[in-house]
Amino acid sequence: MNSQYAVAVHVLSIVSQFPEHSSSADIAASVGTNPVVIRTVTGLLRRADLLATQQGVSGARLTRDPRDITLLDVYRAVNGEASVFRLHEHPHPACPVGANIQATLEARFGCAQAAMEAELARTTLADVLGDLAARAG
Amino acid sequence: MNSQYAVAVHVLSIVSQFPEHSSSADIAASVGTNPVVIRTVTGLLRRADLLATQQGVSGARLTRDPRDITLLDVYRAVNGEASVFRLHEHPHPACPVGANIQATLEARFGCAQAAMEAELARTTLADVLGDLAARAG
DNA sequence: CCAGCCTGTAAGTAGATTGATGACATGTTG
DNA sequence: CAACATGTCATCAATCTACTTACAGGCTGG
Repeated sequence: MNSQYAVAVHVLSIVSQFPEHSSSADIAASVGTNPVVIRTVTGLLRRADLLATQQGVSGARLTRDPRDITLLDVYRAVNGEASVFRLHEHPHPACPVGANIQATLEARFGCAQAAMEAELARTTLADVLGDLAARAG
Repeated sequence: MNSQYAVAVHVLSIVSQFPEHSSSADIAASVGTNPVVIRTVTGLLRRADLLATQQGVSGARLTRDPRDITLLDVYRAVNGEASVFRLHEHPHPACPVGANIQATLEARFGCAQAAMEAELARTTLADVLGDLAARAG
């Protein structure tokens, strides 16, 4: 997995907490990367309807209340339906194990991923903002 | 993530079901890869005490009953304590968000991964063998 | 006992992926 | 219209993945 997911949560936190400092350059400074990287991530978040931006206009704004944005929403925006597990690609079709291992693993790994996603769905951006505030003390 | 985890489950399935055909060459044929790849995986599984091999002697054998090997055991053997999520590396320490985002994400992502691992711990190699048998009809 | 086969492991290779960056079209605003 | 912002494409170096060759070390049957 790439770090776009972590960056996406960071971006949404900034947009929510400091909307006046939410240009791609400002966010890039906080994330520690290049503004183009931020604009790529905001593009993903925009297509998922989590934030709105306007070409030519500095900054971004959330399209919903932070309590209504779950970490699963953000995860889907960045990673889509891709699995965190990877299967091997050429099992032998004439072997009883090789012929059925992929379907079996897909099902079992799918359950594990579903459990992970359920936990992500239980957490909102508001929870993350609360964590940040608590740590900032 | 690499596909070693899927390969590892495949290897354990073969060793359990066809111990007489569990040389690295035999398993490689079923997995569809090179014998060296298999020996690398068996090395990880051996260090985790999930199977035993002997240099110079063909084949491998499980060290426990398949009912006592969970998919989490296999996961740990291959991936250790590594997280499936990746953090960005240089958040700005002077920004209230940047200074605390990593610790926050580490905690929240840790919960999600724990949920996934709990699901993996609920499934055993015996369950996988049952799936394979059911699919093989 | 030794030829043949096996495992363990290091090193190297081609291809894919990641993250950063430059370039530029396009839109906004004072 | 000049200055500045976003959206997007192309490129580059570093890293990762999977495969492969090579070889050291250990068993086993004849």
